[in-house]
Amino acid sequence: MVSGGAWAGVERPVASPSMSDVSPRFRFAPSPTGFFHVGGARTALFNWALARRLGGRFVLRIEDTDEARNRPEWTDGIIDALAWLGISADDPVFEGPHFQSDSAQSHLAAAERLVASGNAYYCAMTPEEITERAGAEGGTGYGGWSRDLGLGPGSGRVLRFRVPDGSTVVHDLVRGEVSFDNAVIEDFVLVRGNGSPVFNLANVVDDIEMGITHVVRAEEHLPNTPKQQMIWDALGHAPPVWGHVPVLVNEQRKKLSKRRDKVALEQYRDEGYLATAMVNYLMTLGWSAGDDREIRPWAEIESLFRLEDVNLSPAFFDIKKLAAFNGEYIRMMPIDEFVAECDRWVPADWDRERLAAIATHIQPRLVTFSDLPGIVDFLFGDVVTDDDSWSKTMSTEYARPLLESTIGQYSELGDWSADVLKSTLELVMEPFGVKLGKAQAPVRVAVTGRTVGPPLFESIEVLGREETLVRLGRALEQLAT
RNA sequence: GGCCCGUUCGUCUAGUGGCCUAGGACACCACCCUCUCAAGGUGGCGGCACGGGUUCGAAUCCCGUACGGGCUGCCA
Repeated sequence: MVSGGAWAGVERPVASPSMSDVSPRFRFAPSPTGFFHVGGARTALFNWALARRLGGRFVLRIEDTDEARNRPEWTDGIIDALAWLGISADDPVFEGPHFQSDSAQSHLAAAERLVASGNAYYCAMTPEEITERAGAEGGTGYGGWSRDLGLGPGSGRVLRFRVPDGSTVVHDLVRGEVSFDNAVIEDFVLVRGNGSPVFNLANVVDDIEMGITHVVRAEEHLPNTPKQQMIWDALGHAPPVWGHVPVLVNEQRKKLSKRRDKVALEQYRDEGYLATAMVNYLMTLGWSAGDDREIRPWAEIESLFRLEDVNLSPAFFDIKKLAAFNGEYIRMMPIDEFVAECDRWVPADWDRERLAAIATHIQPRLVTFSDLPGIVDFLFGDVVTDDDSWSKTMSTEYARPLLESTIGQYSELGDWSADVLKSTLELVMEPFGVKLGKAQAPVRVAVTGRTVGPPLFESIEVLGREETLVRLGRALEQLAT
């Protein structure tokens, strides 16, 4: 099933220090410049699925060469978030994290080699000078003006790549062959004026040194790819297998932005989304197994996922659908597991037995775990009565007499069980000529404070006789005033 | 502006020339079930961007147009 030309790249000679290592090496290379977002998570997951299924490795490399924006806590955030998704050093497929800043020497050494081989040259022009000259010549961007000046290194001088004539064809597993005319690619910067390597150089050198065979990343990198492929060539290595997957977009169809959009993975975790649901949902964005099933366990996804099946167009990250997946996953949890998960979402002093007793009725009603306290709080403290609920249900003629009668009957009940509580109320309501739907309303508001909630009689059973009667009595008092 | 990528229901997708009267999922609506709210069940709404080709036959292949996006940085 995996056979065929598409994966020929796996077979190609790997330009790696350890040539014995023929298994595919994938990598995920985020930069620690903000919260880890869902787009990055999906890219990581794609790589993870591939690395695991093909018996390869998943290399995590933190690209921390942007000194102005890097912060160590972002790195921790990335590692934590990946672990939450199930991508961590606990699995031997995982390798890293490596830090790009640790290999600055290699980047510079590679730069030297490029200079020596004539593939790179120094340029002393400032950005301002470039803009000015470009404007004067009626163009935009750098025109290769320092190409043949024979400049040596020096403070403030950048090192540029000498883009050769011709064209560069990128073989992409997702998009096919993409051809770029080298004439439209300007001599880009490899090393900054301050001596630090730029992304395109560092990225390629690291990939080469880490023996990376497959680069699977977001489509926004596609325009970088010809540049990077030229560097691979110039450094004497066969380029990796490329795979550019579509970006994730917001409702405006713009690439997800950390600043503008709610996309931080840890935010979803804190709101009570299950990692399993998040992972499953993310994998359906831009990919499907080709059948009508969307919900499936990771093991299955992993065995089915193929880059060739990834879509070409951007996908909207739909929180509503994520929520639906989450509800689905919550309902699929064995009850013990569900109860265990509930534990960390409610205050420590809430009675765990009580929580467990009502859990089975809560499970189908939960979309995210952060909703949990608000649904069951009436079982663990004073009732907080919702004004709208009160006025809606207590203004009826029968509310008061029905409550009175309910108190009377409930206080004499021998068997305090949901079934009996229900049938008792059914007896109580008869004289008022209302159905159970109406009759339960004032009782519900008196006991839970709201018109909506878990099944009433089960809740009352769990609440217990004493507290229930207190609450009914209190409501009656309030009605009388 | 230039280069590159893309375009199937509102959204995520199935579809690789006849199985398509375009299937599924989320959302939405209705009904059923029902102690409220959910869950569950049934049904409904809704789409191949447009125009030309190629072909006996096109959502599927080709060309063009439109629209959207990405990149165009001494960010990654």
